[in-house]
Amino acid sequence: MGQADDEYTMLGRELSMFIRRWTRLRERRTDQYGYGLDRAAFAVLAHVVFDGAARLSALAAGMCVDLSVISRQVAALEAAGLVARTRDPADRRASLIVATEAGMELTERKREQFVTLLRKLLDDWTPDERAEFARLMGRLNGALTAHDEGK
Amino acid sequence: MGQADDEYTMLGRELSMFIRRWTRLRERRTDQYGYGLDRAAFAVLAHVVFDGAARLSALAAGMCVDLSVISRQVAALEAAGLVARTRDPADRRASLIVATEAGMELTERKREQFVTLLRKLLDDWTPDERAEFARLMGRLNGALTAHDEGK
DNA sequence: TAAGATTGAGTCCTCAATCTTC
DNA sequence: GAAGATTGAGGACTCAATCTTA
Repeated sequence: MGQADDEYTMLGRELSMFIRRWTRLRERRTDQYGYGLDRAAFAVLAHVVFDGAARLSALAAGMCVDLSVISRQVAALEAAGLVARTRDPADRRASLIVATEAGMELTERKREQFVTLLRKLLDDWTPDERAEFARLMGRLNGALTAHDEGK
Repeated sequence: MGQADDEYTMLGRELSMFIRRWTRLRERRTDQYGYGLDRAAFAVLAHVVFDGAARLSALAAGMCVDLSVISRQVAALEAAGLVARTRDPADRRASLIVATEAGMELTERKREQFVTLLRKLLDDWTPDERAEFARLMGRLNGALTAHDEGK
């Protein structure tokens, strides 16, 4: 394996390691508030809060998650009173999902916790490093999106 | 939410999005060679190939994965003839896992595929950007490790 | 008693089949 | 027939309990 190959291989190992570590870390923090929700339900809730009302298929596409996952998570969030569902009057197949007041408050609490964790992890980075990392991460996501759509 | 808060929130969303996209992409590529193996089994195999013989508990710690996962994956890899297990003569509780010839060849094929994908995704990045991203990713992993061990 | 490892139960995700509405 | 959404089956991971050996 060549020098350049080696760099990509190492980056790949870092990416895999990050996913395992990050997933495990977030796992433990999932249900602190006793809502009994799925691991990823909060991600769906956050998406609804930040990006506004959406139908389930749009949520699935926007989050890159299977529609069946969204369907179950939204049902759980609805039962917990964190989102509300209204039938789209223009298209009775579709539902529109919006966050309730409680959903928005919970999301804000989770977001603050999350930012606190991230601050601690990136404490000794320079602002430039943090900005550059965020930029490159976003660019990688863009490349992944393009790669997906190219198939 | 303040300006700095906002930056961390956005970075968090990018990280989450990356994990979902990356996981889904890798999912589809898991079993091209018909070994019928678990999603993460190839990661374990790669770890054994690159880092040499190890006992299961060391693999679990090194990969940041639950021991039960390693146990099942190693069993599957052994059944597929990709790794071999020998009892540690000095400690009969422990097994030592080594990759077989077939395991090393398969890992090399997967690695080449993987590097090809990564090359395509990072095609239009400058070498400096790729190096900086790998460096920061590694640093984040280090911070996650420290955070884990601090608890 | 602790460490290495395995196994079983429960949960979440993926994929395919199904239902309703366009 | 296609799109929005739901549901069921199977697989993978987490956690806890168990077994063996140090």
